[in-house]
Amino acid sequence: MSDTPSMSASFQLILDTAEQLIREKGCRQTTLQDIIDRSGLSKGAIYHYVSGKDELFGLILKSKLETVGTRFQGAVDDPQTKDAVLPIRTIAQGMLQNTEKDEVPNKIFIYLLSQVDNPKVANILSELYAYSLRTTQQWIEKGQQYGTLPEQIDGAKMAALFMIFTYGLRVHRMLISEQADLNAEDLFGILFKSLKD
Amino acid sequence: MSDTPSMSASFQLILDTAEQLIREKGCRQTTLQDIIDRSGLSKGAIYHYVSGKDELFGLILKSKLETVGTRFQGAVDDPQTKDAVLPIRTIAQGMLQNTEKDEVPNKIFIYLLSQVDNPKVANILSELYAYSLRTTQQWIEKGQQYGTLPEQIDGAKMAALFMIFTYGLRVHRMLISEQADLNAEDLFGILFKSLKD
Amino acid sequence: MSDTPSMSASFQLILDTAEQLIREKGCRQTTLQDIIDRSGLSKGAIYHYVSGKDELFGLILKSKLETVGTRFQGAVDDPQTKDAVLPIRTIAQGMLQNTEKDEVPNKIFIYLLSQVDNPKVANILSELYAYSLRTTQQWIEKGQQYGTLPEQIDGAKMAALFMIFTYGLRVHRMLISEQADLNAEDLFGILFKSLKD
Amino acid sequence: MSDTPSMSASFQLILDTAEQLIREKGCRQTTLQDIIDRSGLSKGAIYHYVSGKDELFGLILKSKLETVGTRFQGAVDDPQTKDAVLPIRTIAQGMLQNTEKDEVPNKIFIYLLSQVDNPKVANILSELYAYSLRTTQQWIEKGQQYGTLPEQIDGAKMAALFMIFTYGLRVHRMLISEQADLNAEDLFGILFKSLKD
DNA sequence: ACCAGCGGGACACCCCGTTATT
DNA sequence: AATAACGGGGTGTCCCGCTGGT
Repeated sequence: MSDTPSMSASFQLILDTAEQLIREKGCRQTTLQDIIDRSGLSKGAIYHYVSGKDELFGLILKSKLETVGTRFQGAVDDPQTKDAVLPIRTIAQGMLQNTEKDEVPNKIFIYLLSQVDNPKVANILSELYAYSLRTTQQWIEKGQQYGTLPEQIDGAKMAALFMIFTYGLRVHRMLISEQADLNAEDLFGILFKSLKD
Repeated sequence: MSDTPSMSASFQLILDTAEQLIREKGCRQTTLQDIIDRSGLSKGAIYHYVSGKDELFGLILKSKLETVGTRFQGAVDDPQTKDAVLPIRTIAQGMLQNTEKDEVPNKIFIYLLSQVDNPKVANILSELYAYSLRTTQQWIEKGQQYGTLPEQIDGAKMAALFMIFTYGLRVHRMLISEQADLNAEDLFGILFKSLKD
Repeated sequence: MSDTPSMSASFQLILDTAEQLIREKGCRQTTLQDIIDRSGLSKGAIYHYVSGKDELFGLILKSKLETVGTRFQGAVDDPQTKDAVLPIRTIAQGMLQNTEKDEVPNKIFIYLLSQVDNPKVANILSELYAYSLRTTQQWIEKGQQYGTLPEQIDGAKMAALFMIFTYGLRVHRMLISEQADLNAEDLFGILFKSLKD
Repeated sequence: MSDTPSMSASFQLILDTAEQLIREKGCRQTTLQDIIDRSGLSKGAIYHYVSGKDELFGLILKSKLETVGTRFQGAVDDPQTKDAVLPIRTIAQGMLQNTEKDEVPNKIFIYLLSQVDNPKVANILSELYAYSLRTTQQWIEKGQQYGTLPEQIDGAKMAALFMIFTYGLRVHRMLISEQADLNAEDLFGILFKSLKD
């Protein structure tokens, strides 16, 4: 999951332009021609960097996930957070912020999911899933290490549970654009309670 | 949401053919030409019945939901189930069977969700969502009526929670095709426990 | 050029609906589906009365022409107009009123003209042309009879000239929607002057 | 209005093929599939050069107009024509030769006119109209400069009159395919006579 | 590495006209 | 007289390769 630390300006422009267009029009409605027109680059330039629309969108999603991932990694490694109160809550909020504030990752995720029959897309998604699962599990284990979470919890299982929750929330939020009466806080409250026994 | 008491044979053929193709190739890969080729009907015939691919797929999803809905309605109305033990469990299993056995509703749902920017698709989905939510809530209230669920639970809220869960599971199952290590039983066990307080 | 004196209400509805739609959207953009939707009738109903879109539009144009024709016939037959001053001027204005006030006949005429390769359309148009030419010639001869026009003018030739003029004006008016700086009065003034020798 | 100094062979092929087909079958009956079949190019190739059928046809018409325009420009700039006798007559004949010999510009013009409700088409036509009007006016002023036409004539007004005449003739010729008994010479004779006073 | 023009094939949508039916 | 079902064709658009240049 390591990506090019130094990225060509053109490539970055492609990524940013695409993200902007996705936010405005959605994944499906964003065509390569749109990206070409707005970025001023050529089709050849795009295909020089990515193998197609799917991979392009996948890379945007990946970069978003990594941004969140590294931010939390930093928080975890920070000595000040060693015995932080309720790190789990922080984690939860962090995990959800993609879902809440920025709709782009959500849109891309669903877009790719709808093409999971395409093996290339399936690869992208499974890689992304594995990455998210791994990161989540690390956080949970960190929480157990600091005593915020009971030791007897199966980290892998709870991570999967977490993922399912967030997936459900993502979908729900796409269907109900207006503020849901059931907020994330409530949901995770329930989840934690259920894991206490 | 009730319609089509008698359906033209051709229309049914279109629906069945499309469903079959979705199962084989996925929504995106299923083209109108595929449906035309396999069904033997013409493009005009298809557009006589539906206004496009989205509506066609939406109708298939709707019919699947209704099948489940009427089945449960029947179970609820059945005098034998009056004081059934754990009807909620039955409900849960019923709700999930779409998710488990048949991948078609799942695929269609995600396919439509990926096009939610299209207002027409958004309408289809919100109608479907409202229907599912309503049905779920009815079941929950039935459970409360028979004492299987505590009275103080907010039916609407729990229904939404249910929906989120099932959405999460649908997505998860699309990513992890192999048997998930976390089955539905476990998940709902957790959910019910959390609602006991 | 005689048409059904008593017309089915449905047929009249079709005609009126089509005319309304043409005025709003133009001939090309007016589809049968539009007519069906707005009139509430079915496609079969339309094809029961007319053989297709072209004939339908042709009939509307024909009825418009006949309206003008009969109105002038009435004026000519009216004893009061026997020695009317400048009946030609009246004629000219009458001929142009289609061109000026109501854009529908214009639109239909051009629409049909663009399909003149189709023999069926060519028939409609030549029939319409012959009718217009005949009527125009009658008017001219009426003018000669009353001394408003010199006897030595070739009625057939001048009628054809008249037609060409009005065709040119129709086209010009479609291109220049705003009030033309060259009005019909000027044009016919020129025409009459040229015929004086 | 000057463009395309160097044109791709494929583009020229598209133009020529389309023109040929229009001559054979008319605008409406000429489908993109026809052009594809005969030219051997693909739909993508065509849409690479033009934005659609309308623009394609418009470009053909434009090129025809320009051919006439440049030819006359050459005649006007030619020193030998400086005090040519009756250049106006030459002009008139030139203007009409499109109408007479080659039916393609006529067909295209009417085809586009029938779609003037489409803003894109309206743009094409108004651009073409402005070009023709401008060129005609230049010719008239040239005629005045050489004394062939009286100075007091309003060039703009007479140009518009010219246009109306030619439009009328175009239409008339489409309706009456056989040789009209009223030829262009007569018509312009009349016109000039009328302007003498 | 990066860009540009060209070209191919596929797809969704829409529309007109015909036929079977009542 | 009127309807519903149906067939087939046309257009616009898209994604994506290919080739050659810089």
